[in-house]
Amino acid sequence: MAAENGLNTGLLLFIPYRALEDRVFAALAEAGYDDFTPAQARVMQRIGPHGTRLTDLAAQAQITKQTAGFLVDQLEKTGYVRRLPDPTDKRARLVCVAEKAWAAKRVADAVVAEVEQEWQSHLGARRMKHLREALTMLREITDPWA
Amino acid sequence: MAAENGLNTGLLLFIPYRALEDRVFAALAEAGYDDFTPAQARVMQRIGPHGTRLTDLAAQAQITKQTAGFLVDQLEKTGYVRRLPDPTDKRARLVCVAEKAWAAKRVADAVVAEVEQEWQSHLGARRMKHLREALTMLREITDPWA
DNA sequence: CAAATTAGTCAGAGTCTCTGACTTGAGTCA
DNA sequence: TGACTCAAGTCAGAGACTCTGACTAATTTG
Repeated sequence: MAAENGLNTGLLLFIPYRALEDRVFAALAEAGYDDFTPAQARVMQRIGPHGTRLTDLAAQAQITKQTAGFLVDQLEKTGYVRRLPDPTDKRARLVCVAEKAWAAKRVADAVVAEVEQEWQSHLGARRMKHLREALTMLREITDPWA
Repeated sequence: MAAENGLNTGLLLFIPYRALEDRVFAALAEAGYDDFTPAQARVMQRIGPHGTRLTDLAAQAQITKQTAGFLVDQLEKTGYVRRLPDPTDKRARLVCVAEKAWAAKRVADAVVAEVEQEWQSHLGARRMKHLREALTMLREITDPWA
């Protein structure tokens, strides 16, 4: 399929992903949030509104819990997240988003919206809507977490 | 946009990308091609049919030429690529795909086709076609190389 | 309650990536 | 032609990310 018809689908997905991530990252750095890394951001992004356990974070991001722990340690040191005891399980702690991270998220969301707007201008509203729909459907069979 | 309407578009792109890469990688390992890494594969994928210069490879993969050199060194040691002198420029060498890599590519292509078939079954042919079209259009404004 | 499972940490290693400094060859222009 | 500038690639060093294996402590299960 890819052979007759342009680029490898993997690359086709990766290219805009990468472009979006770069834009967001650059905007965050410019806004002063330059003390975290893409890997940290990818973990932080998965933290739920009421906190998420390290093990769940690791599963969602598809990394080991050791790696997740390593990244969360750094996020904690720089003040983006806190670890609170999980009231339902004394072994566990909930990783929670701190205020500094909410502020960064507002910046990031604004850039994402801006980029999505650019994409929509290029594709047209209809195609953009279909793109998101198709990707959302694809998630049903490709997201090991969902 | 993303806020009202499901997941962040970046994640939406990344999830199927990751799923596809994992599938290809697992199939290659099973077929005996277990002596290279994802990072090496991402570089190897960009080598043109007549060879590509290290600097171009680096630019396309969006990594530094030092990193590209590091990865190509390893691919050369394991026999996936060769470096040939560039007849048009004595400073440069062309990184070329070796037979071992062509064989691996045949395996990889088969898996990509299989996965794309699964995706098409899930989405329907029409939606799949539109998805690829939209992504191809998006490349026009997101691929720093194209 | 004993056994098995789950949450998380510690230690160590390998891989990927970068910045900075450098060598060699190519292109430019007076 | 000769000096200058630019491009291709390498070397050295460091930081960041990720993994496997082994471990402790709390929870769940039979």
